[in-house]
Amino acid sequence: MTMSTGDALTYLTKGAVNLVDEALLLKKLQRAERSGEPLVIKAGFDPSAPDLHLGHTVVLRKMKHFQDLGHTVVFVIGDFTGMIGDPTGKKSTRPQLTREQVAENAQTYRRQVFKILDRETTSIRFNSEWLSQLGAEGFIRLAGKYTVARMLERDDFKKRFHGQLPIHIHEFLYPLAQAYDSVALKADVELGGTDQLFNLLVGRDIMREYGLEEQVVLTVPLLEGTDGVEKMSKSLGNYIGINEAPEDIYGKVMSVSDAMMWRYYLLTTDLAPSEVDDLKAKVASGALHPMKAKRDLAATLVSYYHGAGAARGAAEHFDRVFSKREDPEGMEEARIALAPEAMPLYKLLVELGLCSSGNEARRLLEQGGVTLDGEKVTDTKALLSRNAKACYVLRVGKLKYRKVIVE
RNA sequence: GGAGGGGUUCCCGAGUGGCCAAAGGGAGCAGACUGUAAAUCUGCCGGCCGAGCGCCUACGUAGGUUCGAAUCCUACCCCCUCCA
Repeated sequence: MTMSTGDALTYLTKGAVNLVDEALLLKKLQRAERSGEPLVIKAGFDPSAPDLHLGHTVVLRKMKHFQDLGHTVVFVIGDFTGMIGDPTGKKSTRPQLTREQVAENAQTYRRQVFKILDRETTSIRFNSEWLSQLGAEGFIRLAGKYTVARMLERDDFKKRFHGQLPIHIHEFLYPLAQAYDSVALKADVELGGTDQLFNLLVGRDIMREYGLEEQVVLTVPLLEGTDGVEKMSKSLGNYIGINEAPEDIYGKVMSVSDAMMWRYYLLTTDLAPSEVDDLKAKVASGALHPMKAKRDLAATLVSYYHGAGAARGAAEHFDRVFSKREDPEGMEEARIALAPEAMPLYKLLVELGLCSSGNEARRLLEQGGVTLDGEKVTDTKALLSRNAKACYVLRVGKLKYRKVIVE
């Protein structure tokens, strides 16, 4: 893709929250244009959570935008900084991963990031590569390049300091170590979520201290999870993983509230902000049904990560299972031996993993959440007996179903 | 080294001797409705079965007092704050 540096700037800053500073970015872009030397775009990722979800894609897609214009992207896996853990005031130290785990997680990343990034212009690096070289001495030198007062400018630290809450010394090392990544890579631009703003800015200061031209800092919004409140994260269970089955991605997107879907449109699709506004206006005026808009969103996202065919399949599955409440195709089968001749249904539900306990199974039965061949079963004492029939469709709620074959 | 505050069910957070499997909120699950796994409303939300006003496990850990303890006592572990 070729465009004027002015257009490039517009393209690259689309959807960004912070840009520090614009003039420098322009200068860098022009220089790259003249010299033919691509810019180094850096972003860091946590080594312990290698399953990418839509939240990650916001940054990844921004990285891709830079690649579209011919720049080089460095995907930094923070295996060293991961030992420190980004300060949040809560659990400040994380369990250290073994070399094997890190390598394994890296492989997982590799498999996933190229669904978004361009393989040719991406390099994957571990920050232990240069940070463990630094040693105690190097770290002291690095720490000498920053002051406590400046560190306390960080919102999180400031709050804790004034609230007389503990701040551990090693928490100060996190931003510094991350900043050193930029030094080691001679980054031109560092990308991150808005929660990373402070760390990214420290990078600029430290780079200057090391006699390098400072990086440009660009932040993108944090995407909320399917609950619409908390930011998307694996630990909160409100995420939509890009590696999940098409049906699940589709369904989860459909479970996002109407109000929230615009945010997803804006942050996770290629639509320009103005196009999203148009859609929004159409829904507001009644010209477009909100469900249609959401289904388009779901299909778009599925097609990004699994292809157009999968998107069609997921849509059909959704229609069938949720809109029409029919049994899905290709259900997982479970063969059971009825011994001696009958089995309480609630027990079967637990055995098949459809419920986690007998009480839960009974509860679901009482609440009318269990169907056998489409018939609601509400008797908690119901038995599945050995008769002529050898094949049942057992369904719990809308999401869980199993084809049961009696042997 | 000294003084004080605290550890409650997935999370937050009430509860200071029985009415506590533990208020309330969040998350989650189910049902109704619908436009969808939106919204709204309702119900559920430790485990076990003989489903009884039953049994087991649970309020940091281990003991103790008591007819009875999340609640009182003792020791220990962990977290936090302040002073030095």
